[in-house]
Amino acid sequence: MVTLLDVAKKANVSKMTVSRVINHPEQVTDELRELVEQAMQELNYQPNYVAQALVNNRTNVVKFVTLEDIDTTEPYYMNLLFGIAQGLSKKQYAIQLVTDRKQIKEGNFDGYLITGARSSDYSLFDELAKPFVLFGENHRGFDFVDNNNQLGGEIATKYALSRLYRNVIFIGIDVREPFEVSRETGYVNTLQQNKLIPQIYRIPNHSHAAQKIIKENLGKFHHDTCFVCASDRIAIGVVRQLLNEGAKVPEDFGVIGYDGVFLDQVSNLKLTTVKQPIFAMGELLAKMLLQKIEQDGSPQGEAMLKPKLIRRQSTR
Amino acid sequence: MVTLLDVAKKANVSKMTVSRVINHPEQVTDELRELVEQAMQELNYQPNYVAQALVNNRTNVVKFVTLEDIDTTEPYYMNLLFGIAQGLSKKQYAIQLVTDRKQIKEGNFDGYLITGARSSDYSLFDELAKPFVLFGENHRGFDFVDNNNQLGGEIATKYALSRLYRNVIFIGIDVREPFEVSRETGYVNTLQQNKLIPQIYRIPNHSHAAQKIIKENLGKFHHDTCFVCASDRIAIGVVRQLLNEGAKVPEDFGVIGYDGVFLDQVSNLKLTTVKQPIFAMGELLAKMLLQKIEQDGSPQGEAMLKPKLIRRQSTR
DNA sequence: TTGTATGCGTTATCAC
DNA sequence: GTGATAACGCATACAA
Repeated sequence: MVTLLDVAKKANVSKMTVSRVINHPEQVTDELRELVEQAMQELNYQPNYVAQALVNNRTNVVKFVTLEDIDTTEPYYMNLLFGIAQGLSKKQYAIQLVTDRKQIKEGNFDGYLITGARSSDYSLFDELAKPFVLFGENHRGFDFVDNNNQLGGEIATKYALSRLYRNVIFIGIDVREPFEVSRETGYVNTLQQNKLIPQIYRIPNHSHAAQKIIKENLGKFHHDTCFVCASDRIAIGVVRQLLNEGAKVPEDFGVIGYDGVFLDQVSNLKLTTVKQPIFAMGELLAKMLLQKIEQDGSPQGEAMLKPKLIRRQSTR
Repeated sequence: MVTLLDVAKKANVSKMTVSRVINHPEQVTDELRELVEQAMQELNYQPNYVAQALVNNRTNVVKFVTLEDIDTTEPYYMNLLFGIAQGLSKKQYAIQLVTDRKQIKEGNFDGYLITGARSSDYSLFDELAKPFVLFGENHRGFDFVDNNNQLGGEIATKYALSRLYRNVIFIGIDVREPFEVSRETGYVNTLQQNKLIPQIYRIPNHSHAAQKIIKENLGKFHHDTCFVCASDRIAIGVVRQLLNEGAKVPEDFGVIGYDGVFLDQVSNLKLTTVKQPIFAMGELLAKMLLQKIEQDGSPQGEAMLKPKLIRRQSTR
């Protein structure tokens, strides 16, 4: 392993000069700096992050805590993780994945990225002794990254109206969590701006629940309705049952999903959906946490990235 | 932070004694050992893995390298990752996720876990300066963990025959990679043992390709056929198209998938499938790598875990 | 501007 | 069996 000392010898300087070239290049003369940089090049010097971490009382490790049950069919988290990894890579941070709550406080690490948090988990956060950032909207003042759920609800609803579906119905998830409330709000606001009456169903987040609701209520729906759904799973169930019933999609019924997880591999129809910039969200999440760690836990605020409507085959 | 020295003071011993209690407890008298252990308890001492890593010339970090395209990554990767995390957690190792090949050699780390490797990647491995273990069967002598693909092919085929489908057709993936060849071999061997003639189609790993092959060939298939598929994706496409064509599943046509990724959320029918013990595979992968690191790169061999047939609704 | 000394927390080595 | 000391690679404080 090439160390500071090796570089120092080659450049005929002390190792402090080498250290400074790396951390405070402005404090060293151009001449020496170039000499040192050349020596680093030639020796292919790679700083030892472990030694750095030890002096700085850091570990270069963050915990990624998943509080909900992971449903492996969602490519979603994998993308999030890759985004996080990207955000961490510049400072050479590594990840410990945590699903067991007992492991939350174990070992050495510098902070947390937390996902799948429900309101009932908020009390847990007060106990955490290290900086953390949540993945997912909350209104308790905890730093977070999310997509702008309200905007997403608006985008979907506005698009449905622009496609001239006469009715726009929201099929939400039956949890009163902020992300759901915000998506609904986006829908409701848009309808009211257009002097239309909101109509909301709330069901479990499974395609089968969505199929059921369509099956039971299809008679009630006009043949000119767009369903704005709170998730792609729900949307897929809606589409499937509509097709099962012989309804025409997208001509008579439109369907818009949420998440932007493309399940084309397994779904009948390419779904129009509100896509979250998952990778970018993961990257930002990581950067916020690293900054928070560096700033000794100072608040980073709330970051809501813009979702984007992807027009595909389930709307006309 | 509580250090060895803090514990030593409390127990009125030197820090070396404390260190020994942790690493070589047999070298210290029972009396002192208990004293030290009590002090550790009271102070809630947690060893500093960074300091350990520094002195051991380790980093406590491994790279998880995904060589295939993120978009095509299988849904089971998330489970794999959690299995890996579990296997790493005992030694408090952390993960760096790598998708960009440029990052493969960057930074400090102790070894690699590599997934998505194709034959064309093998040359890359010879350049790696650190220990690695592959996720996925190979016959070049690289240490790996996989499920027993040949056994999986056998299990599926035997089950199809036991359900008295008169014909059993294999729908494979059109790559000549070891996992695919092995699955096919399991199928072929089983058919030949039963004096039946193998019939194999090879298509891209997409449900749409599977739909196409069924659509184009349905006329040729007897109404008493079971399709043994090389992936769940393919199986889902087969089921969907069979249903589209009005065929009876599972009565006239059986379908068996491979992977055990339950896509119930989005599929019409609960798939009979060969399930790999993904989590356990991840855990083993991690343990093999840790051992290999500890043993300075000594070969760990090949580990093939048993897949398991999950009987569900796509077979009679 | 540059170099020297010291310490981060742990473990191995060698005395006692 | 136990303790003092040096070392891992780096960065901060201080001296030159």
